[in-house]
Amino acid sequence: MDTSRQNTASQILDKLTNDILQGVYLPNDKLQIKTLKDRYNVGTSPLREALSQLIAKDLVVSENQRGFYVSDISINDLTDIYQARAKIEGLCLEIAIQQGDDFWESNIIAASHRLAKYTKSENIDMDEWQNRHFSFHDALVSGCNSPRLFQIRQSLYEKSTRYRNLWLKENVTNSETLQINQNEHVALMVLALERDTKAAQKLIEAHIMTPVEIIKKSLSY
Amino acid sequence: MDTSRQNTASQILDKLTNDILQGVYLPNDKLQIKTLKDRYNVGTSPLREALSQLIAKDLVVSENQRGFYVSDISINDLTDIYQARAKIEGLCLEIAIQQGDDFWESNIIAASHRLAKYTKSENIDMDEWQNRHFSFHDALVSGCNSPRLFQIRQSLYEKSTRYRNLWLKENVTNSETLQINQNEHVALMVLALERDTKAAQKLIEAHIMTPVEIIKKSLSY
DNA sequence: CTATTTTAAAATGTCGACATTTTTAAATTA
DNA sequence: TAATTTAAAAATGTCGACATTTTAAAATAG
Repeated sequence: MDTSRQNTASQILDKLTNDILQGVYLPNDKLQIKTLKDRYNVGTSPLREALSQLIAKDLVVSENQRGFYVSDISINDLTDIYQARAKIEGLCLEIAIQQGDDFWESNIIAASHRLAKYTKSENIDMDEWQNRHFSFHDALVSGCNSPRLFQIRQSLYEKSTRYRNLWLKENVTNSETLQINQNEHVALMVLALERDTKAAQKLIEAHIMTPVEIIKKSLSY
Repeated sequence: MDTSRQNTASQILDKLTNDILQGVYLPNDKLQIKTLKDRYNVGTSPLREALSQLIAKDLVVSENQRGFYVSDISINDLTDIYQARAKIEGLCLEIAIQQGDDFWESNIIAASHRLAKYTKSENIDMDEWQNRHFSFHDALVSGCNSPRLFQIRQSLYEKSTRYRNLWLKENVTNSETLQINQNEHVALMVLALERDTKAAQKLIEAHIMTPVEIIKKSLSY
């Protein structure tokens, strides 16, 4: 694969984004130019370009002449992000239910099946579970064809990642939680296929907000 | 005022943002590094940092080794942005109506008064009218205290600016349009103060979508 | 005369150097 | 000893140089 189509700045942006989301760098960590240059083997310009974009993503903050820091996390921010996500997801779902066609319906059924099968299976690999979970929710809203709303949805999802990883740590072994979660998925599918906009919207909002209380506890330590 | 708190990259970002939104650079215009360096008297690094952030704002696009271009505009994009804006504004207003207190109410009344007075006045300066219009809509949603939703709202507003300026060109002299617009503003205030969420939401969405048809015509030339 | 290849010009993206500012450590003073 | 000042060290942000790639023009071939 020809990775040279991407310039250094883009590559370093991807790596830094991933490293921040995965906790290689923790909230409030200093991102020192020299250290990063050495670690990723890049020059000043592309590194700073990447940091500029991370600021735009709200993953990094900076003050003139005082450097770059990983954005802080907080209970307030957690709540705000998840609430916004819940509302936006509800909006996308509303439009999807209005506009979705036969293919939209069948994709939901297919994604639901794959998620259900895996959730019932013996040894659950959390990465694979996340993929299938993500795909299911994608299928639900895929009937909504608004690039801008999707962009917003995607960006909020990314912003929630550091918090979601706290949830995953707590629940990696907790199959009871996954089962409750799974019942909601089935209900969501049924409501979507029945085109019950109001109920589907209400449930998706609650579904997204579910992890918030658990994450709050993780954050309180 | 000490402007040196802002670094060169931030200053150039502000200038470029403004120049793109105000049509100094038109859709699809090439943004040549050397030209921009000369025009704004800056070096490569801060310029490229600014361009990186403009990409994040969707005002600029780039392809590796082929430079930077002002983002295109289109009828599809116009519709999508305004629809997203309408929905988000509706969402913010819904929450504002739920959470707004006495001060929220009084701020709406005050802003409405200032807008009404100016709309009725003899010689309307469009800049001043825009300020008061903007303030009124700000007052409406200010009861909603979600930083993230506001950020999304702000970002969509910025994205709509190039289209809005087309509308302003058409309507700078058209006082009839402004009057219809003004009736909606009063209605919005009343519905908000009556806490009629559903009706207020419906009206704000329609209100935001109003200019779309006119702008479409401007774009068709 | 058109299409392809070759050559020249121009533009992009990356790097390290350097001036300026901030931070840390040492020295001075009360 | 604690607080302030001074000095040294480190870090940031900006610049211009340069290698690489793209684009435009000229030359060649069919």
